[in-house]
Amino acid sequence: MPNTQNEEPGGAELVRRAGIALWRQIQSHLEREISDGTLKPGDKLPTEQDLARQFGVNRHTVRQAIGALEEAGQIRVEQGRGSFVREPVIDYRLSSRTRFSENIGKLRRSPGGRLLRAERVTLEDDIARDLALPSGSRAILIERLTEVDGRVIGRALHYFRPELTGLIDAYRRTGSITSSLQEIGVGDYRRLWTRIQARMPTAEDAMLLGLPRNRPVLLTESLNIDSAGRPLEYGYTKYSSDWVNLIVDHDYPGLAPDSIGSA
Amino acid sequence: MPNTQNEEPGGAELVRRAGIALWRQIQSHLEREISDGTLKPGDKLPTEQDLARQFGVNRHTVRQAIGALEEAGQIRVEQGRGSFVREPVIDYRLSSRTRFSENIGKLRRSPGGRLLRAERVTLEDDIARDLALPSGSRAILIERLTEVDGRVIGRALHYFRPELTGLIDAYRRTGSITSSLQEIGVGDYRRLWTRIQARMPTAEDAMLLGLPRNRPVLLTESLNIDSAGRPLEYGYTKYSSDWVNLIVDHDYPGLAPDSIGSA
DNA sequence: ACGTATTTGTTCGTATGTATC
DNA sequence: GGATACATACGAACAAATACG
Repeated sequence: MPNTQNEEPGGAELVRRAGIALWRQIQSHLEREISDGTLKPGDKLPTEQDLARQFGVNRHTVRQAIGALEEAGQIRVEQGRGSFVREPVIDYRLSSRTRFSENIGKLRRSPGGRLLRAERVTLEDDIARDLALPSGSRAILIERLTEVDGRVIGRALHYFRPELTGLIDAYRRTGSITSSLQEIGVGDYRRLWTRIQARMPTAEDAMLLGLPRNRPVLLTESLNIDSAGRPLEYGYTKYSSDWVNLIVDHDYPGLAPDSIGSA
Repeated sequence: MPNTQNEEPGGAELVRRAGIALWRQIQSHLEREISDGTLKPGDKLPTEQDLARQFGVNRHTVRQAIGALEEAGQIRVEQGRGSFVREPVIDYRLSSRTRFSENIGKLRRSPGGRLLRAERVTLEDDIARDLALPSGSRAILIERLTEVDGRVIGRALHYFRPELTGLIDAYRRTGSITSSLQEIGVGDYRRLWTRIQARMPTAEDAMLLGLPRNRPVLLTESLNIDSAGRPLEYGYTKYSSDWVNLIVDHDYPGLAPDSIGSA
């Protein structure tokens, strides 16, 4: 029986009974549309039903292709809304020199942040321990949203040693943690360690980050110390997994630090 | 079984109209039971209904406490099963000297792995690029589950340069990647970078990792290079977020701060 | 606050071609 | 050849999240 189906508008022909599975052909087709700019970052793909109609296949077949594209990180699928071409993600580099917001600047994007809270709080025990403070100590808490290009990508809680008076005022004035620390005499510091987990967002996280509730967040905890090696800040940040990759460039403690180029 | 308690057996009294919210008191009570060993790692907490009865409060109040404990990482909640005290997680350290399985050994646990696949495959373009191979190249793929104490904590795909003949045979014999590389003459290598994302598991991931479908995984991509600086292996690993924390101990590059990029 | 339409997610079932033992 | 497993493809129905009036 001749398969008499009408041609699709875009000219997307599938070859049946070739060596290549239909869903792979659909995947390749969409990949090409993404790479050649027919579908631009942020664009919504046609609905699964539309694609199924367009290619003359079952929705399951389309879903297989969609799933492969999502797994490959090329698109992002949101239940009830649709599938979207993924925007370039922020590569957030972690190193001993990681600064609070300046990291983003190198990527020639506009960093920013919205202050949610700035107050003194009583520490939980494990945070106090990390900061080398006695149990029940108080500390300065700054909570803020990290934004890039106007999009919220993270929610950060910064716990500072309580003796850093003036920090809150300076932060309200400058909007930058690094500058504020400089103002009150902490010119240098470095990050000692970072711990990374994957979590589901709380309802509050999802709201603040503008995130569907079924998408995970990257949770980082970190400790910054001052030039004397004294704990300065404990940080607790949740990054939207849609917009942020964490990158570790491993320093080479061995011989030649340059290395890479060879034949 | 009598089960005739109006008062709770442990003597857990809530103080109403004190300054402290009821759910915080419940949270503290459970925290104490966890820290003093009444509830041990892996233990199942009483059902929310039981707790509500025990404390004489509404189930919503209990849920607030449960939520806070989960947020703090002390318990793990599984829909339809119950809440459990979290077991100690694996701290997986990332550094230039990170080895394929030996990382775990330091924690005095029994590492292990189950081989899923070992074969030659055609590379996708971006992986080929990372390995500095031409598009469409083939490579050696080893896929395995990483186990600690008999529990699967991760699913890893290792893509090796195609000229490493004998690697698969050596791996089947030794069950260790580091040993296998040594056998075929690759004595030294180091990790150049690691990229970290949070993802939801595919159905296959969830099955292999023994993970509820609604818990995220940590996805790491990494590149290992040999002593000559040539790309050796590209790794793609998904870790169960229930059992693994990634830790970065930031090396201190001493003075010369950003010296890496000197060409 | 509620119902409706849209869209993705899940589960059941059926059938077929291919590779393997 | 036969038995079996597996990936592919199609169909129907319902569940769940979202958007909108």
